[in-house]
Amino acid sequence: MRNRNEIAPMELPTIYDPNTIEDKWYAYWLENGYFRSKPDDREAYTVVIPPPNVTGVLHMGHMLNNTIQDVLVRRARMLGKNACWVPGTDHASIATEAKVVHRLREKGIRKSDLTRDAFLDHAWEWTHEHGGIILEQLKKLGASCDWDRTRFTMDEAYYDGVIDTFIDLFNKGLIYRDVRMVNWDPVALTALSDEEVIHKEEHGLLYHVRYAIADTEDEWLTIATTRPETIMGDTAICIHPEDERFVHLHGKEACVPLSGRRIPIVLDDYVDREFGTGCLKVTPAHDVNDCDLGKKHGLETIDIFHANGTLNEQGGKYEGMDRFDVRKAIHQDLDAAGFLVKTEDYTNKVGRSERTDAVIEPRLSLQWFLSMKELAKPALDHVMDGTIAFHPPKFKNSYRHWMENVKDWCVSRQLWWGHRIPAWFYGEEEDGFVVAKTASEALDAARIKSGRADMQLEDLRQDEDVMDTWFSSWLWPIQVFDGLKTEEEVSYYYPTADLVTAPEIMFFWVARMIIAGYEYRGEAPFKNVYYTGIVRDQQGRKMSKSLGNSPDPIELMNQYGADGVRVGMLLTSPAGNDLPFDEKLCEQGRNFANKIWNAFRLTQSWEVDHQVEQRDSSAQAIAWMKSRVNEVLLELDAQFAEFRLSEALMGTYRLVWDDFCSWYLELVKPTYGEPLDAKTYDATLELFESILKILHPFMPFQTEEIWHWIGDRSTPAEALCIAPWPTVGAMDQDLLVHFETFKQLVSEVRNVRKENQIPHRDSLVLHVDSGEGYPASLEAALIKLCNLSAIEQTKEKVPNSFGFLAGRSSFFIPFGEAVDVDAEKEKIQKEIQHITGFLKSVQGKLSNERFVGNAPESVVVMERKKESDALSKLDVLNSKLKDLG
RNA sequence: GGGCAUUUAGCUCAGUUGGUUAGAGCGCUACAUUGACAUUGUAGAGGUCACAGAUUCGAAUUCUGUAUUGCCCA
Repeated sequence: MRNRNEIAPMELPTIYDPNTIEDKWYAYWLENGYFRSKPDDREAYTVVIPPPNVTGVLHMGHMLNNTIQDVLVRRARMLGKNACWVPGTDHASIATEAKVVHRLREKGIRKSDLTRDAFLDHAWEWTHEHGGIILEQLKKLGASCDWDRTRFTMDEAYYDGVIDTFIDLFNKGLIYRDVRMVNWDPVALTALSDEEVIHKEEHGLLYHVRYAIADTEDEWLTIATTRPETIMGDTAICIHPEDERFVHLHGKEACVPLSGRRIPIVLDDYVDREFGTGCLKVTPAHDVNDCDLGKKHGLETIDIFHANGTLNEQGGKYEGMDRFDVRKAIHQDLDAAGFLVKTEDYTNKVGRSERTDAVIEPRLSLQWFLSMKELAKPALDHVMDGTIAFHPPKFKNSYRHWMENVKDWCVSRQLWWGHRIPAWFYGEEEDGFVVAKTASEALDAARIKSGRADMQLEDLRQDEDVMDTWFSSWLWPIQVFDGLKTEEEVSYYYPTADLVTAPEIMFFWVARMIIAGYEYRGEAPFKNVYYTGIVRDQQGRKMSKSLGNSPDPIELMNQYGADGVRVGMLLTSPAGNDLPFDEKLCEQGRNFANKIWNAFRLTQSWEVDHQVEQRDSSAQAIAWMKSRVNEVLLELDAQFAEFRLSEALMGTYRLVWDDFCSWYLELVKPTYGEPLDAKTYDATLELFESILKILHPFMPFQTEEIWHWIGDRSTPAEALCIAPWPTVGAMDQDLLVHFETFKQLVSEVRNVRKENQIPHRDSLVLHVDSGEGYPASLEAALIKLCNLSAIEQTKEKVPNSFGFLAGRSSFFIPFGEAVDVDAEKEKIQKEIQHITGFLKSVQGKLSNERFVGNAPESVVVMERKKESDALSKLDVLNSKLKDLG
């Protein structure tokens, strides 16, 4: 693709406009297949995208996450690795089903009116309609994914793999069915995993209710409960065996208020004697702890709820009412009947469904579980021993905590959208089922297991439930390469290199991928996990659709350019820390792009003359800038190795803005109207190209654009996107140090000019009493930037002059006509004050025998040098002060 | 309640094994404008490193305690 000669350089707009440019280059990259990957001899660099929900839309979290992945992938590609970034989407069982149900309801259709197949047709329709929007949006961001590899967790091959995995784990005895207390979502009508429940403190009441002791005239005990609506399900009262207050109740029975049903009083040291009244009502069907107590004491279990949270026939007169209405009604009834002792305000943790926000109801139900203890072991060990590195490493702690206390995973969900559990029931008995891939295989197995050779397909009934979404996504790094079935690609791309994700899904997803990785590949699914922060608004709130506090990423990119937004996102996102998002950051990114654009415009405005000799100052500037680029390249290697992307970008930002634009270009820039020598011009473009390469992973669009302006790069092989990363060349350390002194000098001269209103066009003479470290090699540069007519060496102070110190050298600029002596004196006095303070602290150390005796010699030598430097500086300043009168 | 983190400039963050009077970006203030860029330039102000102890010749850095904010688990 060509840019050159389309317009004359000076007709380039002064303001960089990313909009048309970005689309153009993305199309070009796709057209030339730069993002495609096939196994070859090169080292693979693989990243699998955390698959977004198939019907989701791009939010700021995706922007951050995918920007980071793209930076890593693009850099790896330029470093000559076979970069492969696999995109795709997740079917997001519960979230998608909820949306489909919602849409059907709007059309007046209830899920319960549809057959499973009809419902799934609707779900697929919805998926095809909205699916992949988010992937299109990622293209606008510049994501360099291999789109030919796009996967969906419900693709046929993927689906198959998930089913096979279930069967395999079942056959290994790791998947089992059990009645357990699960987190029941009465709105979505499904069980949820612990991770899908959000616990929050909520205000409520603690009800003190009295129960009559059976067979007594007027004896009572009082319990405290937050859930009076469950009293119809009470099957015991529990007290602490050593609680002296209740010894007289041992062996007695109590009567449930309102119903009068008799229940035993049991003893268990589980009871916290300090809490409430010290008496506990036991409702085994509706509380996890009570369930355990019930099992232990052989109590009856009375389930009083329907699946939707209304009371069933066990609820007596409350049958059919919603649980929260019952709470109110029972409150009144207990009060009216004299059972309510009192209520008090109480704050406790209430669990709500992540998806529907419904209050979770603990519920006994028959579910499928995956036994985790053994599976988790290698996954724990290999994170702890660093085989898989977490960035930042602090997350290892919570990972370990979770993995050491891992509970069995409830993998079934009472939904239709997802991978249907491959279990077929043939009888009423508890183990009257088989697990098999197809109905006919199931039939064969069932005939054998049941001994009923005449069993027919019609006698089989497949489990209605599907698997937890994470039971498919835990296979992602393997199954995107069809790795459960064929070694062809997975052996090349797996283990993947880096995973970029949010700490929120460390347990949902990361831990389980590691488990699956060791179970099915015998090795880790990735080498590094980079945990991004959570994008928050300026008030520190998490960005969410419901709060409406999230900017629209597409709008942002239209406004600031994708490059600008990428830079904005990365500027303040140290790994693992939250990112308080501020649009100003994108503005800063846009301004940066504009700066780069104008630096380029400047180079294009120069008239190049091959006859002109190169100035010394230009040669000096080029040598220095080359060293700086190399220095930054080294820093970048270290920063990328530690995933310190924010710092990497900031280092690059300063290299470009400060070093290249403010110092280098100012130094080589010819006087207005004069031509530039060819040597300097060529070197400048060469430096510019290195800079473009370094910038490319962060700002792919603009760098590609300028890359094509700089040279005629019309063949596909010449795109910046696949250009080799610059190699680190030699660094002149002395020059780098000298240049810092040089900068200070320039600053000082500028100050003298400013404070005395000496315009830049009036040239000055600078007198130097040079000491160690004086940057003599940069004199030409100094003359140019400060507009000096000469630099003169001197060995004594120059009378009637402004003076300043830099390094171990003194400098003097003779007064012109108008001079503000007082201001000059004040300035010198301020400096004397500063140095005196410094000297005092140094001398304090040196006069301390214990310091001199104990500190390492190099430190003491350093302090002595500081002392002598400070003393000589003071000398100079004091005598100058004297001169000024 | 238990565990893990956090606390450094107005904001967001760096600060490697203890060793220059603690740095950056943004913001702020002042000044500048025909010649790349006002989406700019130059300069400046701004910090008892949460607090209290301890260790050390020396602590933002190590230890103890307190407070703070956040996350995870119960």
